[in-house]
Amino acid sequence: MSIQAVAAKAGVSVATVSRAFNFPGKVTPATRELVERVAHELNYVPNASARTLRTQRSRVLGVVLPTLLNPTFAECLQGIARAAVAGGYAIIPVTTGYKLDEEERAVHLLLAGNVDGLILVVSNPSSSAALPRLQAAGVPYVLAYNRHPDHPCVSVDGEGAVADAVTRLVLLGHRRIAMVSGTLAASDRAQQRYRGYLKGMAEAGLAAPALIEVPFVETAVDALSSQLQARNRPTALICSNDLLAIRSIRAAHLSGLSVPGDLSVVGFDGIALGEDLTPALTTITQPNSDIGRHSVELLIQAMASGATLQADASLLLPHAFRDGESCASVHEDDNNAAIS
Amino acid sequence: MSIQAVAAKAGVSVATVSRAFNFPGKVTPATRELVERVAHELNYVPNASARTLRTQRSRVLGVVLPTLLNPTFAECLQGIARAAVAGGYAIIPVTTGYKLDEEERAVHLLLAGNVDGLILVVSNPSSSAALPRLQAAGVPYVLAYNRHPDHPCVSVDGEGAVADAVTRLVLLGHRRIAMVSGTLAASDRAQQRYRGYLKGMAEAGLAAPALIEVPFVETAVDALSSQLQARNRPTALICSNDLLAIRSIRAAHLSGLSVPGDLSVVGFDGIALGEDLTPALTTITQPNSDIGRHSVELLIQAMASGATLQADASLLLPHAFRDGESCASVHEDDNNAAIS
DNA sequence: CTGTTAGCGCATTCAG
DNA sequence: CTGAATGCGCTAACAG
Repeated sequence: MSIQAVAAKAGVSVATVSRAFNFPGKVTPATRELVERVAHELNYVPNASARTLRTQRSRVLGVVLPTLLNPTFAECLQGIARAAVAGGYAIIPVTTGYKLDEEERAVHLLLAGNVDGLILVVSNPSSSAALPRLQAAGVPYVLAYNRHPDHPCVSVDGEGAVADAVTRLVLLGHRRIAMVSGTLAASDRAQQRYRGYLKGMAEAGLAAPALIEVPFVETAVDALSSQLQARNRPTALICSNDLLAIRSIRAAHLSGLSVPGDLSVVGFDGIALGEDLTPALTTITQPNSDIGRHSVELLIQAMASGATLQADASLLLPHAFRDGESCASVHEDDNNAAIS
Repeated sequence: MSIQAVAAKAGVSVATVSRAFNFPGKVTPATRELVERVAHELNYVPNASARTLRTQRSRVLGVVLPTLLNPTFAECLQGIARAAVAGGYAIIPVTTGYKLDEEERAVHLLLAGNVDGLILVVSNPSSSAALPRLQAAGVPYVLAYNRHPDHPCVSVDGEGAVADAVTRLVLLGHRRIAMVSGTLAASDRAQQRYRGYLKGMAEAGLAAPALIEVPFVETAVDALSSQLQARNRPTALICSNDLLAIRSIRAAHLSGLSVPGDLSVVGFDGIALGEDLTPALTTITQPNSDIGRHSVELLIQAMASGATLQADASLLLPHAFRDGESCASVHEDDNNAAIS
């Protein structure tokens, strides 16, 4: 069903049909109604490709993210999807599995697909080969979760958040506080959060034990278990994300430690599921859905004004400490063991 | 950067450039190399819209699903995404929030977007207004998770799976086995699983207590708690999905019941997260990623042969019972209480 | 093996 | 306010 058919049946020109749809005001009410009626009868739907070809705007946004298996990104994508439809845009998501070459491939794919703009969560803005590509192409984009002075970003203050979390644990009496992270090199978020941990520990005058890095998620529980059975095991764990926190809790149980009785665990991300667990996850929450929504809105706004987004458009969204049940005051004897 | 520019710089015709890309064999190796080199230098990328307009094929698949907040569908979408890129397709996902009018809107949107085919998870194939629309449009589609004799579906035998689960619980000594479900009317999966429950109970010669329906997820835990504190409370719960199972476990704890000590809980879906919980979730696993993958492959195959998929192309994928830690033999005294 | 050309469906000048 | 004509970038005949 093309615009031609509608024009013919309505006895007007294609230009009039086009106007009736795109500039209803520029057409006599009578002819507009006529066109609308005929279009409806013929079940006419404007052809998106033709329109895109002609206007050079696809009204499609590309989304590049590491994985959908982490609810954090699923929640974010949901936010993106909602905001996109609300703004009249469709989205094409591509997952990269935290792999740099996949990031590049994804951007290439999306650019070839004629997207008007991109939202991406990259491993590390500094080392991403995809970003220069994007800038060269002149396509507007915004980074979500990442933080970098040279790029437009929508994120939270992960460093400050973790530092605060350390302070809270210290107030609960914890002294041996360890951090658990995925591969540090694979994510600037993990690096920021680790910095926050170090900062918080330094401020409390505590020595920070070595980072517990669990590169491959499959073996995370085993790796953690051995650490938790060590002589001077930590009394509290700060985990770089909620998935790790959940696995840490499991590792604790497998090691015969109860949470929060013997071990306190704090997560990061604020995935919805955390509230339904037992113990309910204590975590630093990010507004995942809002991160997605704001990314879309920033992008749409930039595209409307014809400019590509600059770094100074970056948004820092508020985080929060969600008090759950996986954290408690430290046992007296535990700390004694630490001191002695 | 258009094909014209490449042709000009390479000193050949646009047709040759087009062939060099689409039918490399139909071009002299020398000219092909030349074209490729020039195209690379000019950073040329074929324009997807123009190609789509010309060929009437977008190489884009639409995906309609209820939500990404349930890891089941996130896992499925991940499977869809992988298979799609592997097959040279992009995807446009749209979420419906289990709302029928949103399903219709989504299909409309996607059809207007020129997708070549659709994968959808609808509330109920029988009552969906979106499906007739699709058939009318002649666009190939496949349903995922849904089951219906008149549509091509990729799914598992939810009814049989739940009936088997009941049998297992009975073998563990359970007699008072209840089913927990979301809004039954909102999903044919829930209905199938409930039928399986009734069947399993009947086969065991047990009376099935009324379905515990928790329409609004937010209040699920409260609703469940009250049920679990009733005089003749169930000793085992079969939940229509893993998210409900997780909430049920929380409700049990809030009611002072331990899982699996006082209450056994079985889920449905097999979300990855379930294995990391404590207790690890006992559940009926579906191959979520494979459901997505097969849906894509079926669709691509159908599109290649030019036909729209028929109901007889439906696939029934294998499910499995994943033994976790949320299920145990019933306490003797609990059953006595039931008998007395 | 390569070039010329038409047209996919639409938005947009420019005339009237 | 409306119509005729042009071209967005590409592929598929067809001709050479």
